[in-house]
Amino acid sequence: MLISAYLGGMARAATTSDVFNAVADLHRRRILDALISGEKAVGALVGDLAMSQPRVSKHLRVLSEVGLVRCRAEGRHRVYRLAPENLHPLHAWLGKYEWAINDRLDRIDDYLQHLQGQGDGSDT
Amino acid sequence: MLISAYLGGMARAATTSDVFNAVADLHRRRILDALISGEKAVGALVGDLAMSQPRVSKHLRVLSEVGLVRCRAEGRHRVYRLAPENLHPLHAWLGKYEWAINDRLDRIDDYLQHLQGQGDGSDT
DNA sequence: TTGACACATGCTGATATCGGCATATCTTGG
DNA sequence: CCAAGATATGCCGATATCAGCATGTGTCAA
Repeated sequence: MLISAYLGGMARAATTSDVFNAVADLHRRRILDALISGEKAVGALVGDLAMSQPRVSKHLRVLSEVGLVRCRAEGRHRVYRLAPENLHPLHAWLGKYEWAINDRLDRIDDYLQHLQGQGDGSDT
Repeated sequence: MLISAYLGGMARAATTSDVFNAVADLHRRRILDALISGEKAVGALVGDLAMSQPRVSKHLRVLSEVGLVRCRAEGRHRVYRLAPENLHPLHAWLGKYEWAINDRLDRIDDYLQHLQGQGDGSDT
């Protein structure tokens, strides 16, 4: 099969078709985080995140193509909002490891509760 | 600072320093998945996943550098096992969206829009 | 209609990523 | 010591990614 010769550097799946890759970028995560508090127009994101407008728009496009955000036109503004249900693949995958994550966290949690019970920590 | 001029196409954080990027690759996820059932030597992974040995080794290196796997030498074999507690950054980030993933976002959204339409100031 | 605003898109260059191949390293056995 | 097995590493080319810049598209106001 000579075809494989053509596929030399096939590399990772297109960022545009994979939630995992979409979320791999810090700036895209920051955009999603900024949308948690509610839908926002592009300009608002540009201001909040201190990124150039084309940059924000392009990241929004990627997020949109994997279905993590949805767009609504309002006048000459474009209001983006989260569509977090499409984080499900990520959530589902991560779920397979949750036992291990929770195992550690439970212990820490236990420990913290223990400390609280001990002697009135009331920090800060 | 002129340094920024050098950083033109800085792009995403080094795959080797970011769990999100480490997990963004399908083949790396497959390796992690293959290790859920228990620790395995490189050769076993090569067989199970039908990937070339150098390929597996390189992915294991990335996973190792972000702390998702740990290595143990056993004779001339190198046995890798999961260290899933380092999935925590991913888990923590995803947790912020869990409410939306688990519940029927559509219904909540409907409800919220309904409230907005009512005119009831429900904030804070 | 003209102009300004808000956003999207296309192009470019620098860098990163990935896989294959060949080879180096380390370990065991004779 | 020498050979073979198991794995890690280095180099390469092809492709993907990202940011900046300039420009296109659609919308409101006068």
